[in-house]
Amino acid sequence: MADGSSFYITTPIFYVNDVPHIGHAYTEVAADVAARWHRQAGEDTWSLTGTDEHGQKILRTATANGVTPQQWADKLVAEAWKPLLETIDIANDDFIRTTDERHERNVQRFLQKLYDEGHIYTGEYEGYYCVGCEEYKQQSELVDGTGEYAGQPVCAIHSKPVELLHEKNYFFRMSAFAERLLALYEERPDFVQPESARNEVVSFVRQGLADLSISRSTFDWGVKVPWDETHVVYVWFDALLNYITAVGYGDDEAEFARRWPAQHIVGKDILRFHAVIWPAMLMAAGLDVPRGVFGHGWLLVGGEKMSKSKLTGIAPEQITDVFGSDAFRFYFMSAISFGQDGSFSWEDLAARYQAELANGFGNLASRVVAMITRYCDGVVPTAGVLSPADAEIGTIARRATERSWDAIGRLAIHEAIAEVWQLVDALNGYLTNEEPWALAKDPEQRDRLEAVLATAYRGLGTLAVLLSPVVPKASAKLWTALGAPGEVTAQRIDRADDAELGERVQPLEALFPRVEVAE
RNA sequence: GGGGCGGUAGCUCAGCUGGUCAGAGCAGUGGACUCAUAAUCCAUCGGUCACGGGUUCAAGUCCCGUCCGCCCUACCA
Repeated sequence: MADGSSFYITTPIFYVNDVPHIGHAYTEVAADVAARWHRQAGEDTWSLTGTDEHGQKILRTATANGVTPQQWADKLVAEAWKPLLETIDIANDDFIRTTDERHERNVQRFLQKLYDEGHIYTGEYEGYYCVGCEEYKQQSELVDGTGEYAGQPVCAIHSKPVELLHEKNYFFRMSAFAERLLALYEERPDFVQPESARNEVVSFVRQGLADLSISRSTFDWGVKVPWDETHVVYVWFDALLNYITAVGYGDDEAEFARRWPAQHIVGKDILRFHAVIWPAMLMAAGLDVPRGVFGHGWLLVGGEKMSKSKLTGIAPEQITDVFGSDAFRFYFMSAISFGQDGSFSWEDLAARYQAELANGFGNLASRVVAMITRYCDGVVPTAGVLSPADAEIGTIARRATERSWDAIGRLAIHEAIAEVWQLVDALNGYLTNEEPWALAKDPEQRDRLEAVLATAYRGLGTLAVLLSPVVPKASAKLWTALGAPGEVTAQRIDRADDAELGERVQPLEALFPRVEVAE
């Protein structure tokens, strides 16, 4: 229901040391499409993204590059991450950095509260430490040594023995929240989506939860633990808090109340942090848990998870340089069932661009505008008497409007687009059946011609509004060509079939020009 | 070892609580049309629904087992 209610959606914050690839862009686009859609439905929408800048790895790389970690993070944010948002046309409302003062100060506030209320205790962390990696290793990261190290565990990366170290740490009593978490998953079956992700989380928590070490004293690039400045906050604990520090937690209670709780969009690799640790942290602090956590799938290239190490990592610009940001957004949102893994290939991308955007939608816009220009001197005709076929288009437009909005409510983005495409296909078929070019040859059929073009025009207007969250650039161009008033992004998407349109069409350049694919 | 998710037309995938469920899109083939970005529209070819059992009047759809892929988790030591 679009009633001005609050909708707050987040992406994970990027770890600045990573190199942006289409996986990051995929998450961003998904959250952005949902945000734009809700915004256009009149909801009080807020979309947040940002960067995660603390931790030993960043400290190390910065040092290796001869700069301070802050300088290093500044550089990456400016040169890699903010540009990524431009590349894929993200309309975020805020961008938080974990080095922002508003964040660090309130991370400390949050932590102090948990400490004061007994959710944190001093303990001793014992673990295998690899000097080469400068970090603790999990059992799964260790292998049995061979040769001179036979019989002892060695680091899988360095093949050198690891040391069993003890370190004083502060621990969060996460174990105390297992029952409440299970009750949460039970009461709100859609708290973790999709179903498969929920199953994983539930079975994980059922096995019991261990307390979480939330501080480190072996390096200092992080938020200082307020009562013990020799420790910095564990990066994940720090990072998760961005979702509330960005909307006023600790500083502006009114703003916080207005925005929180959020819908989180995350890759399934970090689902557990968001669906287990994060709600437990919030429960401890007496705050509402998130509205939901949606774990989307991997992008597969050649059947394997895309990754840099396998040389399957693809930079978003490689795609947008050729096809544009709209095509990038459309492709990943429509071709992949949101929540499931999806295969990416250049062939598939090129084929869908051609078939769906260029031939389906772009060409439809082109032919309608051209006919109104040619047969009506650019003046948008009005429909007098509607034939059953005209009425059917109206019905389909209404259905597409309703069903796509419903699908967005479930974060079934691919489904929403498919619903909208029903209208694209219906309009193409409608024109073929009604043959306005034939009607135009017979003055007796003038009324009929105008009714057909008016119907098609209205359909296009509906499409411009409905597709605005997905292909904002093309929708804006189309809106202008339709001579419609204002910005297309200002049109209510939940009433797209009833949008106020224009009186004269303008020339329309190809929305999705054919792309010559050279390999 | 435990657990999760997949294995459906050449390709990418839909198929919720069992009964037109054997589907869509693309590709292929044939035809129609010309307003349009040689585009659109119609028709059509195509599958032992991984494999083997079982439950049922009825099973891609439930149960058991096997094989394959991916993922999470734990390691008996």
